[in-house]
Amino acid sequence: MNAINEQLEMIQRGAVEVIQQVELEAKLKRAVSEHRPLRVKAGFDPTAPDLHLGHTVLIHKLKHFQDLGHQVIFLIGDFTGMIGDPTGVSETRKALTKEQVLDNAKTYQRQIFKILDPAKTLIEFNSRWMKEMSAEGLIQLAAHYRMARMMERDDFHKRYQEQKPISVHEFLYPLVQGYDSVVLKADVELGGTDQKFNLLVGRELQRDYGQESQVVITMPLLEGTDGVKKMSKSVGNYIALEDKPGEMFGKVMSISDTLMHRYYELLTTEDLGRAKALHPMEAKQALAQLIVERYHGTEAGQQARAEFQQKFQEREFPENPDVRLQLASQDLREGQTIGLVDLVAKTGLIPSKSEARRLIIQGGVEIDGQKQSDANAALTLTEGKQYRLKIGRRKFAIVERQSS
RNA sequence: GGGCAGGUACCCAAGCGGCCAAAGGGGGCAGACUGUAAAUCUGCUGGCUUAUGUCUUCCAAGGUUCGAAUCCUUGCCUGCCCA
Repeated sequence: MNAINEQLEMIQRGAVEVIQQVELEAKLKRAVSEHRPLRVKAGFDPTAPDLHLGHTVLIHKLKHFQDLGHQVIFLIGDFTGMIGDPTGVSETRKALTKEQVLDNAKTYQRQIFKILDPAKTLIEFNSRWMKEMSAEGLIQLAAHYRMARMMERDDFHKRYQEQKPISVHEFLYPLVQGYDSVVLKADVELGGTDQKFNLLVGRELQRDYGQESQVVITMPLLEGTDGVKKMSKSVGNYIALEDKPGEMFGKVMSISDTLMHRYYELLTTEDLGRAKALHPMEAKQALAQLIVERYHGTEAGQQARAEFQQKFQEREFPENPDVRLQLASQDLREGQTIGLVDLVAKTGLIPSKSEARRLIIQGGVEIDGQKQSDANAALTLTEGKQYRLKIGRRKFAIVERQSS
């Protein structure tokens, strides 16, 4: 294990808050002297097996601890998942089956081990102890916390003020999360800044159960592609780790320059000054490539970049369009023509014909580089010839009329 | 248990018998501008054979009416006040 100061430096990099700093130092010192690695816990919700870049801020921090020789515990909150973290809009989640949870867990493993070392990662499920707990046990647990403290939580407080519903079971979420720390004897718990309350409950519960309190480290929430809201699946501003290379690259490229620097800061180990010195577009492409490479490999990263340049920078038709459409003669009116609207709709890249019509009228459709703005146009397609259809900014299809 | 206020399109929110596929904002999409950006400006934003046509929408089920998102009844859901 490294010297205390080196360890501290790495642990604090990017962190918003460390509660309490002195406790962390003491724990680290003891870890070194007793050769007992710290138990570092971070919890994840099993309902969202699609990890996105936002989650990786935390996973990277776990990785730091792992590299420093500590024991990382990746906790899957399959029990708490039934409750749903009350953060944000409340909606009752339906309970997942055991199979679904295990399935999601597998997805997690596939994804996190692109960052973490599987051999050094302990994966836990909080249902392991929670499903054994009796109603009596739950009552006892609930007795460890007070209502007034609970209502200090920003989210509850706000919803209460706004006369929005708060269900009783939502109070169980922080309690159970805290209890997880008790069971796991966590030395450190990581979480996003929005988790601060829950993390602190863990400290108090541990103390109540006669344990030493965990150190809480909060990490910033990564803004989503819109640059404003935190990255999340429900808002749709996320970049998933399993997005296709091209899609992933494109999403990174569509973020603002300001956000780009934020991503550099939180998602890479690159030197920030150097990134800022580059031309913004150059820097952005480098970032996009870096990220794609991490999750899809070097080759995919380079290819994504090349394709991107072809598609958007040089505005050429891509080698691999989204759709290749073969038209048989029964798709044609009187075996000869096809309405432009029908053609666009047939690609399936557009939700409805009305949408296709709108796009055409707005000048969002091109065939072989020619803008098509007549929504009532009927086209005559030559047999065997390939037509390159561009729909909107980023949808491409190749259309061919089969020879009969 | 009693009283009150609500439930409108992806989200927020107006409408309170016909002029309502339903104002406004957000989001999304497209066009212009660019560095495929962002910001800005403009347009679009239920479906369908695109028609000054038609079908399905305003929590749910019934009802009143020539006609209902709008009125009535019941139910479900949410918040507040009183007990």
